[in-house]
Amino acid sequence: MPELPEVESVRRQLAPRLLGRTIHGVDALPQSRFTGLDRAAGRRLGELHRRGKYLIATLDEGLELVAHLGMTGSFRFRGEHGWTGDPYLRASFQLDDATLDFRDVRRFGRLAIVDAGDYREIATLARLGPEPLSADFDAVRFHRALAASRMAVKPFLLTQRPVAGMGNIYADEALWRARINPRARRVGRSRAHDLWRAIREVLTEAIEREGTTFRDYRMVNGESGRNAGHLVVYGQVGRPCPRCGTPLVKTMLGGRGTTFCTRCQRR
DNA sequence: AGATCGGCCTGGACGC
DNA sequence: TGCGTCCAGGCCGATC
Repeated sequence: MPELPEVESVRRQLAPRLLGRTIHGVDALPQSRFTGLDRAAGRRLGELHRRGKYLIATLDEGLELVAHLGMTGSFRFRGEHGWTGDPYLRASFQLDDATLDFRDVRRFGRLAIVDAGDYREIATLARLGPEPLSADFDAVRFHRALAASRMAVKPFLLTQRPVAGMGNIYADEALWRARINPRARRVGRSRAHDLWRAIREVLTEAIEREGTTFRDYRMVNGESGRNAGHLVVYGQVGRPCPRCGTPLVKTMLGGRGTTFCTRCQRR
């Protein structure tokens, strides 16, 4: 599922293909998660940035194209790397030298043209926490954020407020690495610092492997990420914990499947 | 205001 | 075989 490392991998391949191109037109299925796309025609693309799991392309005339891949969204260039289109094609951008297709099986993806920096219609982006791999992500402030919340730590991470870009996979991986129970509502300073470090490590390693592919996630060149074989807890229920050998268990937490070690990650 | 929960969406795995 | 049920899960809006 596209979380921060997957979105970053997409950004790196997409950015040089968008820079300086003009969007001559957009064909999009009518769906509520696509907004303002008619404003894209004639706009020239600048740099492509990432905030958490959001891709943000600068456009001229003070506009931005915001894209979220949701669960199954992917960008591909028509006719490249064997991609010709399929029933899950939801939107297409005509550029100077190529057609950029947005494919999305489950339709959780989102595309929007907004006034630059005005994210009021994208609530999660408007309230997004600091970038985990930037200096803005500060261990002391992270601990304060955890202490101020009454939520269990894992669902709180998934709100994107204490830190940007965590999804179900890397939240489970980081909590295991920091030995924190996903249901913990109180996380001490030392453990919060461990989690701060674990988040940065887990995401950095996954970016180096260009993300985790189970089925749908693909980079712009159609290739899979190489991180799936390195996951320690996610999808590993029943396997022995690599640290202590206790079989990993899976429970529901905040409506999400959650895998952890009952011994290493005691409450 | 913060926390919680169901809905969105589809394909695939699984059980009978 | 075929049908029904459940699960995957990021985000959003309604509700507590």
